[in-house]
Amino acid sequence: MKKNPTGGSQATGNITIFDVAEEAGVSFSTVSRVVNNKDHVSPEKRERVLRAMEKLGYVANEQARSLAGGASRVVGLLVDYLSTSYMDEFIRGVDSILEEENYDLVIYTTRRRKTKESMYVTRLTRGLADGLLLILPRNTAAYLDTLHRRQFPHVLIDYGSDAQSSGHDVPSVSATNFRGACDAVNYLLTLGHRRIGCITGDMVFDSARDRLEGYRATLQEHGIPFDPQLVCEGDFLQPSGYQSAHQLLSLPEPPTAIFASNDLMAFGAMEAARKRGLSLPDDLSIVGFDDIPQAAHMHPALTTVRQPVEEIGRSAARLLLKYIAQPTLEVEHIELSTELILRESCQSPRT
Amino acid sequence: MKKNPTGGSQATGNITIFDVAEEAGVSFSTVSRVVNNKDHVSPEKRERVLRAMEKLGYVANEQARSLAGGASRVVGLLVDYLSTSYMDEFIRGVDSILEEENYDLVIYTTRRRKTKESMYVTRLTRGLADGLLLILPRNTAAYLDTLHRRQFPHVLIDYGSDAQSSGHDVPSVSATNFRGACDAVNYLLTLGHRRIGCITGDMVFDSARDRLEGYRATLQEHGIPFDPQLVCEGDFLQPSGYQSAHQLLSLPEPPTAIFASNDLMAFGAMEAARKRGLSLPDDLSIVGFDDIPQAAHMHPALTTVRQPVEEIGRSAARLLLKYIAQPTLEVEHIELSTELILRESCQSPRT
DNA sequence: GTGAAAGCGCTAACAA
DNA sequence: TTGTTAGCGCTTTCAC
Repeated sequence: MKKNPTGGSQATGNITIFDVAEEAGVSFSTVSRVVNNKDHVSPEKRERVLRAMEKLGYVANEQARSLAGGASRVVGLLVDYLSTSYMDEFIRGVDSILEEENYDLVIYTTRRRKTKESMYVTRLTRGLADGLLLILPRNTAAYLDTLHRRQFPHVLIDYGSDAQSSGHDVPSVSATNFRGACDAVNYLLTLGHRRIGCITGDMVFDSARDRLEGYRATLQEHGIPFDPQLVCEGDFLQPSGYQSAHQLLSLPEPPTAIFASNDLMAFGAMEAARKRGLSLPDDLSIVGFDDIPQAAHMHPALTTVRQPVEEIGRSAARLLLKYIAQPTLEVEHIELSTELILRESCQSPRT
Repeated sequence: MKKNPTGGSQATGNITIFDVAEEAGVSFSTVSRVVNNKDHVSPEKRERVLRAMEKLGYVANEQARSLAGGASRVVGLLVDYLSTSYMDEFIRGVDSILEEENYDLVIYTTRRRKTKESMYVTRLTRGLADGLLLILPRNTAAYLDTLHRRQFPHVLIDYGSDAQSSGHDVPSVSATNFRGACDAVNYLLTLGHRRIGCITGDMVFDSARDRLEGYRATLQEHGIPFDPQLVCEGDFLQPSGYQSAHQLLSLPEPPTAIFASNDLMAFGAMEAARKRGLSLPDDLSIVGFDDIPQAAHMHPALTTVRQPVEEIGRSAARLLLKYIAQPTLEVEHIELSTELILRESCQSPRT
């Protein structure tokens, strides 16, 4: 029953606190205290332990640590798939906060096991991570419940109006998708456009729904009747923007402007317009959403609604850390402001 | 000293093998056997255990599992930062193989702790993962040694000629960067270009060095003297392509074609050319490297050297799995062929 | 075929 | 301030 009777290194070749303890001539608990920066260690012994750690090249085994009840100081990020700029920027934001607090980020891509997400979450909550960031989640019903029952700290990103439908309120942070869409459409309206097409994102996402709602609401507000023909459902990827734009431009009475639910689809729309011999922005105005780096480099440069993605990452990380420190904190929803970035892809319609 | 005297669930609220054992009326060892699909369990008991697991919703604690000596069935991916398409495509490849073999992928971004990479690696090797994929690694000297000493399975990606400099031979997979660059420059030469500029990547990467070498070697082979003025060092990002192109085009005798070490920089070069009032490809031919999705959507569509990124991911994963199964296997280097994709951004020079 | 015992490396009471 | 004692949940001998 005595653990590590001979000193752990014998067994596996790994340096353990026992090895350090022996080297420093103290008990392993003292080493543990030093490693965890706890009080009640004399400066002299602390120094000796530190020196021994250095000499032996000791590195803590995080598995054992968290098994034993200590925190793992790891935050999990569950993401469907690592699309391009959005994720990179988001992760940069998360990272910056975690680094300050000395946490690590472990990213899990769930692209594949759509159906097993729930089991996945359970596994993560059983030791690996102290908290979970869920970005653009899909079949949430099952695992949201697990998370809730376990009181496991978690924050959803870009999960808006739907959050309540799971039965309990869930912490979340997102951009003002509705407001952003309103701004975009309003701008087009101001320019004089009256027939405005809309290419939506994949409607399983709240962000897609909210943006469509913003489009619809703004038209209504200005007394423009809603025309379902003017709305095409895309999936946030460039090809769907291309196809949708073709469809819209083939209408007997085509739109003079298009609001795309994200920049990628806006690029697709630009491509389609050009293919049809239209010149931009003279023949067609286009507004995107996101403001990915490419947007500024297009010709014409894309007018778009900027999401503060990095800040979303920072906020989400901060919020999660708060819950990790105090799991019973009340549920909070954070909405960060979007901003309309005016560039060159819009213009008043030809008369 | 008796572990879990009351059954684990009492303590933490988690379902353990003890709970399952109690429910099924067997010993916890039997449960362990069933969980790990081992022999020496009667069909009848196996059935009972399975049923109990189902009923209780048992999920294994991976931490404990790997602590106790079992494999973690996790592969770590150490990446500097999650750039855009390259990483996404690469990860897709890795994922597809790992899924087949029932492994999980944990991604660690090291963007921040450049200097602490070594410590990072050590931590990962201490339990979290069974093997490590290192992509575009930088200050490898320190941790490559650790990996080697521990006989910890690992594979480097996009790590070419330099691999030997660390003292020991390291398993790696990469694209034929040298050959790819040769193809690109050869094509330009065939078109009739004689003054060809080169925008290199960040020279800490072997891929950047190899591509430059390909450029240089091909010119030499065709008896064209190497002109250092024609080479600008970039960093694989779009702005550096923009600036480098400006620099090249400001030369008293500017190039008629540019070979950019990746597509992003090629985009920057296109932007710069347009800014200077040049028309593409009439006034300037441009070749990229990578063939990221955007490349086909540019105007003009970018001629570029395609890297089989997803296949690189698959190969790397396969190789790593081989080493995990048999750590003493001899070191292998895999090189996957690039392919020149002809599109619209090149043309014979004006006479 | 099955169960009991030991221990992976660590944290967290509890004594001293 | 320090060391001792229990486990965290699991895999693995080793008996029976």
